[in-house]
Amino acid sequence: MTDLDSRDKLVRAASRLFRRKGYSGVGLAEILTEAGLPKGSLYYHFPGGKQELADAATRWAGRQIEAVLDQTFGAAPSFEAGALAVCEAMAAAVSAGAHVPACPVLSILQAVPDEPRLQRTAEQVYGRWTDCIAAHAARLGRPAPREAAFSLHVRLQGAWVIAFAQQSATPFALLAQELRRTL
Amino acid sequence: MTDLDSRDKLVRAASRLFRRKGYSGVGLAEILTEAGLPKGSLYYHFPGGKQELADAATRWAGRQIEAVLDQTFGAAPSFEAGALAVCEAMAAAVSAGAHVPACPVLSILQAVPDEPRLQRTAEQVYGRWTDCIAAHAARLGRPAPREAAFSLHVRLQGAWVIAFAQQSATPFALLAQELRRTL
DNA sequence: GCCTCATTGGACCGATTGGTCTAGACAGGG
DNA sequence: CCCTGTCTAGACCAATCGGTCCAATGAGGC
Repeated sequence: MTDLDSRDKLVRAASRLFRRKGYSGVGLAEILTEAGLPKGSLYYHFPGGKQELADAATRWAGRQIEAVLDQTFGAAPSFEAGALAVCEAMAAAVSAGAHVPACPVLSILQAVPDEPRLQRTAEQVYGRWTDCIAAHAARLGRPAPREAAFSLHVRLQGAWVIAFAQQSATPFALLAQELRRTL
Repeated sequence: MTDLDSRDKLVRAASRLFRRKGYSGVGLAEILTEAGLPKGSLYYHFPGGKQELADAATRWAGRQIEAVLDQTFGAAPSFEAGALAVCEAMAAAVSAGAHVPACPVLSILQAVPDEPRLQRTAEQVYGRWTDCIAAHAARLGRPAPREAAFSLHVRLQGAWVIAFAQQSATPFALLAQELRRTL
């Protein structure tokens, strides 16, 4: 119980902080303060230290995003409508907290030169997202589903970067507007 | 002479490293080793320390990208052709060095919570890029030039993030392919 | 009551961080 | 030849970094 609780607290705190300040911008002390736990707990649950925690946090956040993609597309009558709904869902998701968080993968990307194991994590999370979109594109009868999935992923990533820079959800809203126009 | 030389060396070394490992992923020692200069030189040319150096490096790299945008669009017969050529130019630019570098703005984005002055830098560099694209869009008679500029900027950013993650220029090539298809 | 084992609390470590400071190298003008 | 101002060289600093270690805690089975 307290096991899952503590581990979960650590993962959530780490995810929140990494997505705001990046892997190397956050110290263990800050994560532990945010989680309200001592250092011993961290190295009990994550013997691999900061790197293992970052891996877990990225995958956890990645699964959340994937769920948004899956559920939103699952309720869509067509690929185009799904893509539009995803933009709106992302705008909402990103506006939920006090700050607009960056893409979880982005947060660890620049740590790869120092922590090579995170490379696989990044690739796998991105892979699951495009696979998820591509599967729905195929299901909805969209021609060239993988190309369509790549195209949407690229636009979402671009809008996310700019939204993070501006600390505003409007890039997602503008992207939605654009998709609505090309519908 | 040696003034401009040293300052320039620092800016280039800092830009290269920041774009690979992010602002907080690079220590001053590493930058100084890469530049072949002692700490005294850094604080002579940049009394503001790491933050001022990062600001200068980001603006310097931002100007280089802007030049690519401006020249590529300047030689294009239409906005669509220009957008396509920019993708190819970015693919080439990103493949030039030993590693695929991240967008210079991206490198400082996650340092903003700790170094608030960098927020303006990020906004201004992004602003100049979209302004540059929008100006060419208007010149080439493209309707809704600002919307077109935003759309292209989003796609370039998205492709850049994925290219950085994969350490490969193919995302830019795929984006070019997509633009060629919608031409 | 006691034993066991998962978990916590936090002192402690060497290395590295960004930043300060000063001594001197060196060129150009007088 | 010396003076002046620019620039370099690097010792030094407190603070923080990620990581290690072990004693204390406390719930559950016996």
